[in-house]
Amino acid sequence: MTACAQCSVRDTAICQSLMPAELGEFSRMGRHRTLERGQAILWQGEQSLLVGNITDGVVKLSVATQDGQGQTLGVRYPSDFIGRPFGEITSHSVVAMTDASICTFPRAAFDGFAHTHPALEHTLLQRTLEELDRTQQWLVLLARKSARARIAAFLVEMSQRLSDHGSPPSPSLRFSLPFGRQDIADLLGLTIETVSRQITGLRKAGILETPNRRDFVVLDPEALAACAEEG
Amino acid sequence: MTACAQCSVRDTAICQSLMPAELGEFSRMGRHRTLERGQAILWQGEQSLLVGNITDGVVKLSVATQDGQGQTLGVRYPSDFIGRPFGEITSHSVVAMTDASICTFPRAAFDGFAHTHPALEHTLLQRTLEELDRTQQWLVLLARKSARARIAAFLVEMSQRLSDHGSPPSPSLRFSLPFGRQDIADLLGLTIETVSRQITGLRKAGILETPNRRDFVVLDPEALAACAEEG
DNA sequence: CGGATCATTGACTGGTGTCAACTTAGGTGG
DNA sequence: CCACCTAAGTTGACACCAGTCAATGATCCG
Repeated sequence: MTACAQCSVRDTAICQSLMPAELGEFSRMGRHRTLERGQAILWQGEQSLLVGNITDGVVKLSVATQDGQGQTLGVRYPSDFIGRPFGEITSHSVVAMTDASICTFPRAAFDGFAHTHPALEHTLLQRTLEELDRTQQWLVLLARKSARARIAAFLVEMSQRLSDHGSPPSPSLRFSLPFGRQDIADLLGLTIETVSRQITGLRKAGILETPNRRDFVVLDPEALAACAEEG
Repeated sequence: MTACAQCSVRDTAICQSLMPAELGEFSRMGRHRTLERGQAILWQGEQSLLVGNITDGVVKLSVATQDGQGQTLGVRYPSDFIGRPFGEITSHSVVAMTDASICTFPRAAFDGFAHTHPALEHTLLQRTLEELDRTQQWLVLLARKSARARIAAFLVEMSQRLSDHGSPPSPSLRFSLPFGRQDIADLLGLTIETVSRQITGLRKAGILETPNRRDFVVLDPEALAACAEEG
């Protein structure tokens, strides 16, 4: 069936906690799905029908507020877990930011399997605790920091995750974002205009360069980190 | 030893998942502590040495930012779990907002016990997932809502949790907050002056009354809820 | 009664949102 | 290959909300 043995996230997703024998049963519940950029797989407020592991691509967790604006709660990458086990409804949507593939499981079946496999539940608990920590940090950023600091913190995180690792202690970091200005605005709780102005400000301060829409080159990582810390 | 049988949160804290026989072993690891208002039991950035259940009082989870301001991540009540199991450090402080008592366990011992008691881990996972949901909702509030909406949402939540339940479908709700204006400001990511002005605004709009510093009477719950939704 | 703490109010500033115009990049079709 | 078209991003002018600093008022406690 599903070729877990060859899965790119076999040893990093929560499946890592399963023995080969258990993995067979587990994988028979699962199904691979591919998503195109912009496509959703879970919808805010709807029944929590499935959960899954990201095997490729980048997805965002987002909520829509009454006034039409969107807020992104976080971004998830390969080997991350998505969905809401042990609960009836999903509090946020899951939308692909790039073409993506996800190994999905019916939620009820997953719940049952997890209940009888403590090691899997333990790994899931660990993940959930880490996600809570990250969400709390993000909350502080959004509650207290200026637009400049938010952009800087975002770029620092992205540079760490996405930069070319050719020469690790490189003084300048280049990376290509998988999303546009509106996505950044939704993530940081800002408007697209403010995002644009802050990026321009950082460029004029000589801290970074933007050769094109998607690419960023951090010229002065220290100064960028300093921006992320203040106000 | 510890009289779990008479514990006020025996059936609502995570201990609910333990059989009486297991409870004996569990309770021998634990120790009751009392905290005075303002006293901390866990410190941001320090080693995660203990976890526990709140048995009485109200505590806040807070982080200090570089600029000296505090941000409260959330408020926890009796039967809630506090601390960071399965992790080396605590990302936030836990401070008593009223005199409080907490049933504490050494973190390492708790981790070991949980590992061998799947039902306990399952309950803990459920709690953590719920806490994540709440934190995400709170994040949206802080990222997108106006000061007025934040205050209103806060008061709605407090009124639901603390109001006199003498006559449930009562048109006006009265409750007494266990904390001052600065606490509210830290929780909502605002300044104390803004909190004060918004409360005054709601009072002048006839939505609530403030007979004294701590007490609130919601005269128009619908209007308050409407404020919480907009902008 | 006096002092300390907490809360409220006012005047002013500044950062971010809003609305609108303009520019750039990228893609399509002639 | 170029012209055009569209979507995305940038920039500007302005308004407004919330922060800051400062003064005043209320409450609690000795």
